[in-house]
Amino acid sequence: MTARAAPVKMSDVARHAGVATITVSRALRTPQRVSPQVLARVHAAVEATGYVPNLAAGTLKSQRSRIVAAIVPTLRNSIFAETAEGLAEALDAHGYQLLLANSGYSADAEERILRNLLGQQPDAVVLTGTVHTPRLRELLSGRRIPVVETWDLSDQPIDRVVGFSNLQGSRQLTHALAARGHRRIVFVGTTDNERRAGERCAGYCQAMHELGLAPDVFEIGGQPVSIGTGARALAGLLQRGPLPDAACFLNDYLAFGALLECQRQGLAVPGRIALAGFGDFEIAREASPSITTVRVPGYAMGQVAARLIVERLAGKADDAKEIDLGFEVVMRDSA
Amino acid sequence: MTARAAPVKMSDVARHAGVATITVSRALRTPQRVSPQVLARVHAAVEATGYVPNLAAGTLKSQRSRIVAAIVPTLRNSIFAETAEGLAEALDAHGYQLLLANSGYSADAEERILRNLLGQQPDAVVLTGTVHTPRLRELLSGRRIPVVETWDLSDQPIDRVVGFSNLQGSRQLTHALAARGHRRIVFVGTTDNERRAGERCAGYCQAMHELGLAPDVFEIGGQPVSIGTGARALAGLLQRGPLPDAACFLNDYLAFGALLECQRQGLAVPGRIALAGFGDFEIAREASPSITTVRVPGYAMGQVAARLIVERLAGKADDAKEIDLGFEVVMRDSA
DNA sequence: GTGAAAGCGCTAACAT
DNA sequence: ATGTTAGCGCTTTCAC
Repeated sequence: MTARAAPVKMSDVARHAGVATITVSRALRTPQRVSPQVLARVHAAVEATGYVPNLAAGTLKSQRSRIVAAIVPTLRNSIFAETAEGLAEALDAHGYQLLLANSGYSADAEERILRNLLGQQPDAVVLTGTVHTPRLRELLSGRRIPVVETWDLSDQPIDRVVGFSNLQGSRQLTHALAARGHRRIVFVGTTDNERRAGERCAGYCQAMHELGLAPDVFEIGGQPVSIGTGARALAGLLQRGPLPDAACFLNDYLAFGALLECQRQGLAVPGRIALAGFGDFEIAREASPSITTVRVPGYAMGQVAARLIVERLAGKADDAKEIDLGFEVVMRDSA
Repeated sequence: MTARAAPVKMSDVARHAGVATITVSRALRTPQRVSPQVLARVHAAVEATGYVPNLAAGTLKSQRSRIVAAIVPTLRNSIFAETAEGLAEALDAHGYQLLLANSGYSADAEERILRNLLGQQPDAVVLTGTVHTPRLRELLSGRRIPVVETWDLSDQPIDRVVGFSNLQGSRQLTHALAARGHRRIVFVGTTDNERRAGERCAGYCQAMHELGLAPDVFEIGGQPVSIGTGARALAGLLQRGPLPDAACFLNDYLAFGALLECQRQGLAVPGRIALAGFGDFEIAREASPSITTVRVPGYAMGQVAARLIVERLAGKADDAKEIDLGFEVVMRDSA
């Protein structure tokens, strides 16, 4: 019951329960292989001593850590946080621990961080996106552990992919805007630092070509993908020249910021300009007018990645290299 | 250069470099204690073999993991994510790895999760809030590792606290609203599941007493603290009876939702009703009208907690039990 | 169902 | 500056 100064180890628990160390180990890991009486004694001893297993020792011997390492670009963007929570919850339910790190959108940082994470002997790895350094692939291929890439699809996955097509999402959204009669459609975002951003821009461009319309990309450059940047982008569009019929934004924060700026400037949405975002964040649903967007499976990608990992670590076969969780174009009032 | 199927261990690197295993260990941990030539040979061998240290082994022997465990209520709320990133970045800069878990706002879950985390032998622990189960305190006090509680202040910290006073923040905000002439001020939130929510409500109530005004708390119950809930709360206030002069919301999402609902209903803000939030999320700054709120040191708490931990693990003295990072009442257009 | 012995891959302590 | 030895706390393997 009382906490102790010197760390309690398994042999202390064993002595307390009057059994061998290995029996404590079994009582904790595989209780069905221990008689009920002994099991009870061991549990009582664990309670009494306040024992917490030293997983470093177990990992060292068993070569299994029950840790899954994941790298996300940032935690600040709530959409990756959803994937992380989906992962964490599903892994926790199966006794796995999520070791989470963020790369700040840099492939080099990702490699460095993965190197550190691998030192913890994770049983599996989850990455965001499908663009990585060549050495990262080597690092992982030598380990023979399950790897799941998320948030995109890929022809050449490292191992498994759970995601959706950013390109198709943006493409279908653009077609949907055109179907509502918009012709001069601008894409507002950046092709710079991030692959998924580039995919969305490419999907837009592809749709414009298919429609026989001229693509028009408005760069936000290195600015954060935030509400404020969206507002400034709309102001920039106004300054640039005649306002397009519609604007597709890299994500819902930008679109919402643009919506606010339109309202401040007295521009009717969608009358004067139609707006669309990407991601289906809460704000897109709640804004007035509500914002047309593309719903992406943030939480589900985490859950499914976790399920894939748990099943493979349990030895179950699994032939699907790629799981496409899809997206949904959500037409709302802003377009 | 090439990755290997069988895991490379330190002795493999040593053989490759023609030195003893311990020399590789030193080259990696304390390069200044190794001659430049040997250092170069070891680095070359590490490169050539693709060696990644097994930290489980190092942790077991050295009793130091270079892991810091942290528990936040949720990652979905971007404000805790900021604290987590502040922690992660500052710890990473000093070679520590953040092991992050979320408790879902439950003290019992927090205890269970901490138990798991402690198994990884963290060198320090960071908790959110100052309300925990008694067993959690026991669990930690037996370990003699630095513990930092965040997001609140406390008379009886487990070890160290880095935070601010939620109660004072809400109290001062309420006084500021009163100073603008508002008398019938309602607090919208919940006292249910979360301590910080209760503190904010208490601060409001205390201010109202000091002002000789009657407190009026509108409960949102178990609903999520979201934009949509804020909108529904405002609708609820309207149904309930005559609208108050001003409303303090538990956080900025609620306040923003209420603002949207006011706009939909044609209620002037702050003319018909003044609104205030808590947290200073981006949306409070960007909304039209911008939202009066209380700015809290989310990222800084993470940074400072990390600094405290790194310094103590480096053996530096540190007498401040409690670091109050303060808050700032930000008066904007909504009140 | 339970136990004894061995050893996972590192690093602390003690040489040299 | 470099090496030798021992052992961290578990779990695997092999007994009984």
